[in-house]
Amino acid sequence: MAEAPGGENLLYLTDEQLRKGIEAMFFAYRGFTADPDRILETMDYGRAHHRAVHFIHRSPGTTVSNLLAILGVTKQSLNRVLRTLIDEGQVRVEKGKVDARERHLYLTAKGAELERSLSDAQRARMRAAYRAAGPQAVQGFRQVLEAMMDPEMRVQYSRLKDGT
Amino acid sequence: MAEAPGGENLLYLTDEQLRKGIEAMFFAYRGFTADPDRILETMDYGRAHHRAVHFIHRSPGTTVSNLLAILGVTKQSLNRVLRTLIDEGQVRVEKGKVDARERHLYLTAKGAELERSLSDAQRARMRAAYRAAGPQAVQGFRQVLEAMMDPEMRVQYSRLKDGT
DNA sequence: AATTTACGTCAGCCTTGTTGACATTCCAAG
DNA sequence: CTTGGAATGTCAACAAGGCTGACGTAAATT
Repeated sequence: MAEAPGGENLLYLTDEQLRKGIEAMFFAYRGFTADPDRILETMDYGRAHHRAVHFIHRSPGTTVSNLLAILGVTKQSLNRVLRTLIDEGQVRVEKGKVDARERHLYLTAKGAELERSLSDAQRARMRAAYRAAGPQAVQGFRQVLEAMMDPEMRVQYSRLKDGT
Repeated sequence: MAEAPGGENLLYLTDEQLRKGIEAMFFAYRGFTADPDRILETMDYGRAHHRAVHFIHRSPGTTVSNLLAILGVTKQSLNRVLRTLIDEGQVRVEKGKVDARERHLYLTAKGAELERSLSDAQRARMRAAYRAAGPQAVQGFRQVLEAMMDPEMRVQYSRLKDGT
C-alpha cells in the first residue's frame, strides 16, 4: 500500500497496461453477455429485451421515460422491444394514478421467470469470476468500473445501487 | 487477507453484490466505448471498424482468419468492414509469401493515425479510471475480467497479452 | 385556453450481425 | 499430377436494433 513518499509507482498507467485493460474489457464483455444471449436466442429475444427486463425487474413500476434515461436509447427503439414484451405477456403496463400520462412497467409472473433464467445464467458466470478472483479483487473491479462510467451513468448506477 | 479458518467471508458473493457487478459492467462498457464512438461517427466508421483497426495495430501482419477468430464474427461481416478500410487507405493488404492464400493486414500511415486518435481517446478514460482507483484496484479489475472470459477468449487475450 | 409533457406510432434509413452459395487460389497429400 | 481441403473474396438476402423526423393523443400545467 505504502509507496515511496512523493512518488507513487505509476507503472500501472503505461500505455501497455492500459491496452491490456482495454482488451480485457472487450473480451470480458463478450463472456458477460454470452450466457444470456444463448437463452434469448432460443426464444427470439435479443439483448435489448434482456436490458428492458432487467431494469423493470430492478425497479418495478418504473416509467417509460425512466427506462429511456437508463438505457440511453430512443423511445422508438425501446417501444419496439417493449411492445413485443407486452404482447407476449412478459411485461404488464399500468396507467399512472397520480399522473395518468405515465405508464408504469411491471414484470408478469412469466416475465419474472424469464428474468430469473437470464440473471441466473449471468450471475453464475459473475459468481465464478468473483470467487476465482477473491473479495479484494472484486472491490477493485467495482472501483475501476465505476470510475470508467460517464458521470450521468454513475448517477443512474448509484441510484440503483442504493435502492432509491 | 486472512479469514476465519474453514470459513471465508462470502458476503461478496450474494445475489445483490453480483447484480451490482452486472450493472457496473453494463454502465462502464457504455463509458468505455463512448469516446471512440464519438470520433468514429464523424468519419462514418463504426465500432466494427474500430475493432478491426485495433487488432491489426496490435498484431501487424495478422491474417483474415486470425482476425475472424479474435473478433468472433463471420467472414462476410468482417469483409465488409475490411473492404471499406482498405478502399479508404487505412489498411494495407499483403499476399502471404510463405502461404500465398493468406492475406496479411497492416495499417497504413493514415490507418495508424486513425488508430492513435481512437486509442488515445479510449486510453485517456481508462487512465483516468485507473488513476482514480489505484494500482491495487486495477489488479483486481484485471483479475475479475480475465476470470469472466470464455476460455477460448482467454487464450486469445493471453496470446496478445504476452505478445506472441 | 394554450402549452408542455409522456407516450405511441408510422415511415425510412444505417450498421452490423447472420446464412447460403459460389469462385478462386493455393498448399499438401496421395 | 491430380485432388481435396484451406483461406479468402464476394453476391444476395435477411434480421436485430440503433437512429431521425413527423404526427397524434391524452393529460397535466400554466
